[in-house]
Amino acid sequence: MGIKERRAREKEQLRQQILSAARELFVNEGYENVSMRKIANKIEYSPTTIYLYFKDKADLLDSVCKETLLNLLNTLEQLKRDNTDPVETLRKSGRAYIEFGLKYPQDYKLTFVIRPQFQKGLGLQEGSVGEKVFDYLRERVFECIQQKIFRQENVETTGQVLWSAVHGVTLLLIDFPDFPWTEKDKLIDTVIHTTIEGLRA
Amino acid sequence: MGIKERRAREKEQLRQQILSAARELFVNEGYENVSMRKIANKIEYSPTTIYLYFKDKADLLDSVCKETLLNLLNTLEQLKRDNTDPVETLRKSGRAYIEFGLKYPQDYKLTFVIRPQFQKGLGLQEGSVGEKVFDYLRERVFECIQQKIFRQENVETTGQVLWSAVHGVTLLLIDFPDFPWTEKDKLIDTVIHTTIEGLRA
DNA sequence: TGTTATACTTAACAATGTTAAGTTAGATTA
DNA sequence: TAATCTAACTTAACATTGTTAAGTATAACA
Repeated sequence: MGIKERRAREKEQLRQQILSAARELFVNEGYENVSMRKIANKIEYSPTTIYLYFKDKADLLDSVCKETLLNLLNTLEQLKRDNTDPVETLRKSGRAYIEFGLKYPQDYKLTFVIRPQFQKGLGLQEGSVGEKVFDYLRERVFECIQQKIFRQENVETTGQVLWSAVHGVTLLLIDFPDFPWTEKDKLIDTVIHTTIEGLRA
Repeated sequence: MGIKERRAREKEQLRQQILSAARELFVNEGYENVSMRKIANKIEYSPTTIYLYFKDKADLLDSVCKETLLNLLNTLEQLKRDNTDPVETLRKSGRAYIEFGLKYPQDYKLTFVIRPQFQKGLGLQEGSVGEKVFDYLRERVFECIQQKIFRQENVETTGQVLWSAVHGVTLLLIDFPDFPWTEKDKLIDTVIHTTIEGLRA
């Protein structure tokens, strides 16, 4: 019964081909400026073939975003390994999050701004990769609270405050590149430092 | 010479009509889902008429956003009148900013997320309303620094940190309505409180 | 070898932003 | 008042969009 498996493998291969073509185009030209025909051209298939693998353009976006979230999650999880003190880990995580957004700005916007607009309600559903990313943040915060470093005992609120700060600065830096920002690294450090200090016991 | 003026008045009137039709549709259905024909139908003119008043769809968006920024600026300026202490004014301003974003979520996203994508580089140019809004923030921050309330002497960085926080929480609340947020008012207060505490001397 | 299912394509749909060419009404001039 | 001109607006068309229905060829199975 090796035939069926080979076929399945080939299908999966084309699916991945479509996905990576879509990602590359979305990232370079923006979701709105990429047509199904453009993706089809890139992989040298007819436009309708894509619909055999993805429900529609939004579904394609959804799959691309899922990959992005997995990348982000991996980046963050790796920081946990060399665990110094919890505050330092949290600080590093914040930095890594923001730098991830700045390294792949289109991916970031796709995932955290464009997708919620096209896939209403499905932003961070249960068991999703997005939830796992927030779970990571929850854990980091919990450690800080457990060691009486942070004032507030509420893990949720504290995490949401931190997420607001890093999300905000990431998007501002992406969306207003011509604004007279303070030197980027200093701004990022100050945002993280300020928020953590504000949360201290 | 009253004729020319009447004509100019009539032109301006139609311009405003287009603008408010566009705003209403953009806000209710989202920029991407509004066609020029839809706007034209609403004002009972042919689609091409719009092009006599606005260069293209992005220009229309631009004009709508300018109005939004003016509204935001007015909302903020009014807070300055009953000036208690600078920190209290800053706190109130932060709240007003976020609440403005939540009251007109589509306007907010249009102005601070969608427009920068379509009008690259023109996000906050000199003399623009957008810059005036940030100037307002600068003033509030300056007062706090002058009274030795805030640690850092750098007005710019401090302002940018505050902007990051309020921008971040506003967008998160808009884009992920189904996320299990802490009670909205508590979250907003905590974000503002945390950031201000973190900036304290 | 003939049948069936799978993978893909062709052709078409209605809707999009935008432009070029045409029309109609009101103002200006003779 | 009649002829001309100009500003405001419309009609028709363009290339392109996401998506679907119907058709075709190839590979797998009997």
